[in-house]
Amino acid sequence: MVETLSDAQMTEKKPYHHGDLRHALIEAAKDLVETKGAAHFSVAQAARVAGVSSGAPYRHFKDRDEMLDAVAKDGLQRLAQRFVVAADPFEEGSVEAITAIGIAYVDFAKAQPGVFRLMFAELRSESDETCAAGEACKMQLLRHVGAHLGHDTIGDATHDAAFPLWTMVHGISFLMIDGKVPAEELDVPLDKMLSDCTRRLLAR
Amino acid sequence: MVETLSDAQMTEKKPYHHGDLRHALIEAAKDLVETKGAAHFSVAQAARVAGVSSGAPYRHFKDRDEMLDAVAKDGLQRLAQRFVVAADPFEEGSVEAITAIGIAYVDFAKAQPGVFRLMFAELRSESDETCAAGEACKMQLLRHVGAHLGHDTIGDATHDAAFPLWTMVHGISFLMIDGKVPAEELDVPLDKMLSDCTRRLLAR
DNA sequence: GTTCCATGTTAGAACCTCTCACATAAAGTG
DNA sequence: CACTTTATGTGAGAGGTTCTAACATGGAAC
Repeated sequence: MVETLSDAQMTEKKPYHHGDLRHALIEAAKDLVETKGAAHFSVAQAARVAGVSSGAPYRHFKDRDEMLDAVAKDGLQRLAQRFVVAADPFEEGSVEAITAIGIAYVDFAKAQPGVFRLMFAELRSESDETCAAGEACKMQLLRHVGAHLGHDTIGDATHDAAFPLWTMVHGISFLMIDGKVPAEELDVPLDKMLSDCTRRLLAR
Repeated sequence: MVETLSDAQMTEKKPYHHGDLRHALIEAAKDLVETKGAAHFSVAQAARVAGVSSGAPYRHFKDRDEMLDAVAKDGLQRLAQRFVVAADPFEEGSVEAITAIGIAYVDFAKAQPGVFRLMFAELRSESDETCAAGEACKMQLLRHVGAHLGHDTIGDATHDAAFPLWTMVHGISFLMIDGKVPAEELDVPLDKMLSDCTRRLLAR
């Protein structure tokens, strides 16, 4: 996954210029964050994985934090895409659609806990683009909750209703990946729990 | 807060031995984690704040992670204490008592977000003692929820009922300290929201 | 009073972040 | 097409960091 080369570089020779180093570095950083955690991630190691010198990354990222920010942004964009796929089979605003988004959220956390932590907790001073990617995720939930409530615009009532739902899956995700709750005892009925809680919290 | 000296050291002279360096280092680390975040915390800086050489901390902590672990453990113990104080005025197992614990949880997160993140997200491979401190917090919630349900022992039903409540306040806490939700719009009615959600999630 | 040893200090190896001067190749320009 | 400009990579290096090791100190135990 890391050593993806564009066709131009498939000629066996390692050229002076990488071709798509920024992308390669993000992929390398993603893997490192996942395996070692953001705290033990180093720019130098990402550069080694990508096969470039330790100074090269600084042509693409201002500093270490900006590199991690890029990984977070990538993760948030992938999460938004998963939301679309998850909710697609269900009717807009249905409890099923909203629950599906919640399950996608928790599934992402379980599949990539390192990146998930980075996305939602370990990153201070994130960039505008990363904030926007997060907002895009939030918007999808708000759209469905708004539709559920029968509102045609997203106002305070929608926010108020969506907030407990979000905190719910957010909390579940963190508690699970941090091992604060034994996963075996609720891994199977997780979807049932989510759907049950969603109904309770949305009830008038 | 950091430069607390024991009476033995009040004699103006800086002695070769600190007296309670371990404690002083934890206090210094707590402040640094809070102001700069765990990611940008350094053992060397904590040593400077405590007024000792950069090698001294390693007499008390195996490595940087163990030092951060100590800060997390301290935080969890203080959180448990806050739970006691918060729930004390209310009847055991009452919705008020359970809500008070939730509010104490969120308040701690808002007051010390850096340490809170460390306690619940940024720490991999925490020590047994730190786990135990976390369990002590959890136990208080379980005790009240068990009493609420009228159970005399804490079993699966208690766990199942407590889990959504915990995820709730856990999620709220993280979303708030990460600025994912505008604090002004729910800071005041937070206690009402918590109590409302608690009732909904505990309803049969 | 002497010894022991927990807890300091200093020096240093290995690593990391980030910068700067320089190298290279791709893209624009006349 | 030659020529310059610009983006992107290299290498060396300053300064900070983690952690170790040999040495220093002084309170506690004998």
